[in-house]
This record gives sequence, C-alpha cells and structure tokens, in this order.
Amino acid sequence: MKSDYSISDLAKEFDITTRTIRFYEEIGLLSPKRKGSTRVFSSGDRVRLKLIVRGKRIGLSLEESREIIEMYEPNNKKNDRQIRCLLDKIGEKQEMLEQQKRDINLVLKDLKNIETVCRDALPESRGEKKVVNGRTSS
Amino acid sequence: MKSDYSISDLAKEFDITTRTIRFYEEIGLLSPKRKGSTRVFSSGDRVRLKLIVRGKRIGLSLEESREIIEMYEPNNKKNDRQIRCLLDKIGEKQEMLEQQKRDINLVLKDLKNIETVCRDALPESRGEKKVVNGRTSS
DNA sequence: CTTTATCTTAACGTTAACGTAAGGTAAACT
DNA sequence: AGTTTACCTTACGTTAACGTTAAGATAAAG
Repeated sequence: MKSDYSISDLAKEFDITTRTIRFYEEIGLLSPKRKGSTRVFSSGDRVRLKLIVRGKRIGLSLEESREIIEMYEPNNKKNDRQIRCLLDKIGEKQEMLEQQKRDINLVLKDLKNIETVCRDALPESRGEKKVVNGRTSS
Repeated sequence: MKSDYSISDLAKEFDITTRTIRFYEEIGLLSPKRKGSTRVFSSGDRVRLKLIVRGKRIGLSLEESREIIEMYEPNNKKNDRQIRCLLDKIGEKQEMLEQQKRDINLVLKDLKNIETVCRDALPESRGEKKVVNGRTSS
C-alpha cells in the first residue's frame, strides 16, 4: 500500500484539477503534509478526497461532505450529548439519501418509458419489441 | 384535477420562492400562460416544476434537468438520427443514475457503521446491541 | 376609500466551487 | 547552459442559482 501521493497523482486518479485539490485544502477539507513547499498526501488524505469526490457525484455540497467526513473521524472524547447530536445528523442524512434513491428510481422509470417509446419509433433493427394493441409485447 | 395554479400556489406546494419560479421562467424552463400580466400555471407546468424540484434533490443542475425534461416531450417529428442521439443521452443518464445509486449505498453503509459505533459508545439505554469479542452480537 | 394582500418588472447582490493568468522555484532531461 | 516539467503562491474572474431590495399595478376586505 503506497502511502505518499503527489498532488498530480491524486488529480489524475480522481479526474480533477490540481487547483481543485488546493482549493479543498484552502477550505480545510484536506491537510496534506509538506516537504518544503510541496504537498505530500498520505493514504488518509486520499481517502478523504475519495469521499469528497463520491459526495459530489451524489450531489452533496462540499459542506455536506465535510459533515459526513467529520462523522467518520473517531474524533474521540465525545460526551453523550454530542453523540446523540451526531446520531441525529446521521439519521437526517440517511433519510435524505433514501429519498434520493426513491427520486432516482422515479427518474429511471421515466427514462425507461422514454427509451421504449424511442425504440418503438425506430425501424425494427432487431426483434426487440413491438407494440400490439397499444401494449408492449415481446 | 385542478388545472390552474398561481405562482404562490406552486411556491407553497414545492417549498420554493416565487423568485425561483420566475427565474425558471426567465431561463425557459417554464412558460406559463398570462392573464393580463399575472402568470397562470397549468397542470403541465406543475409537472415540469415537479421534475425540476426532483432533479434538484438528486443533485442535477437545471441544465441537466432541462435535458431530461425535454426528453419527455414527444417533441414529435424526429428523424432516426435524432432518436438515436436521444437514446444515447438516455443511456448516459441511466448510467449516471445507477452510479449515483451505488455511491449512495456506499455512503449509507458507512453511515450505518458510524451509527453502530455511536450507539455502542452510549450508556446502554435499551437492550440494543453489545460488542462481544470486537464483534457485534444481538 | 384606504388598508392589506398578491401580483408585476427591473436590477443589483451573493455564495459556492472552482478557472485562469502571472510570476517564482527546483529538479530533471538534452 | 538552456529548457522542459512539476510544483508553488497570489489574486482576480466566472458561472449557476437564486436573494434582495425597490417601485409600482390591481383587487379584495374592512
């Protein structure tokens, strides 16, 4: 397991620009070590970045990703009140994500319908589907 | 089925501001009728708005939502080339959404883990779960 | 007939998330 | 020696998606 990454290593791996990575550092989402003035990223930094990128794919803002990432850190020494607060936030996020899944499924369903309509409007390239009596049959 | 909505009707229903709705009209995402200078929204407009709001929930930009919405419109008179192009776009969107679902499931998995850790760190409020031998048991 | 609510247009302001350009350093080819 | 390559900082620019006054029209209610 490699444990040192340059900024362009990570930029290539996650298909983002170095500017983006520096920006994430600016706002405190990443805190790479330095060798002189050059950034040296650990595998921990890489994981954080992976979480950020994943967050973006599902439409989270950077602040939302930050919240989730901070949940990961066994930030130790939490009292019960803080833990309960965290549990609440986790619950909220879970609800949000479940809602998102439902929404995605709805859109997917719609896309499938459109797809079918399109295919039916196309000159039967293969024996895919035909419309009989206004209904789709095999 | 009601078929006329005021701007504030829709604003309330979808929990957005009237400014937002006017903005969507500005950029051509909505095209309500007018009665004098007052906007009158049809149930078709309402559906479009619903799609936009749903799109936002799953992290789509307005332009992405526009693309999808335009797919819905049986914009008629398409030639094969256009249909094939549309099918390609549909395919892309579907892939995107499937990827999003995978990502969401990953995050949900992580949240569940964090949740478990949190619960275990809390003074056993009820007979939930205990850690035995570093493993979760009932 | 004035107050209150709801609508309108117009236009400048704001925030997030970077993009882009300018200029500097240091190691590595040629 | 020169130049390409990869890194750096600083700082202004940009786009999306509205927010926020401002100023006025209209219509129902008291």
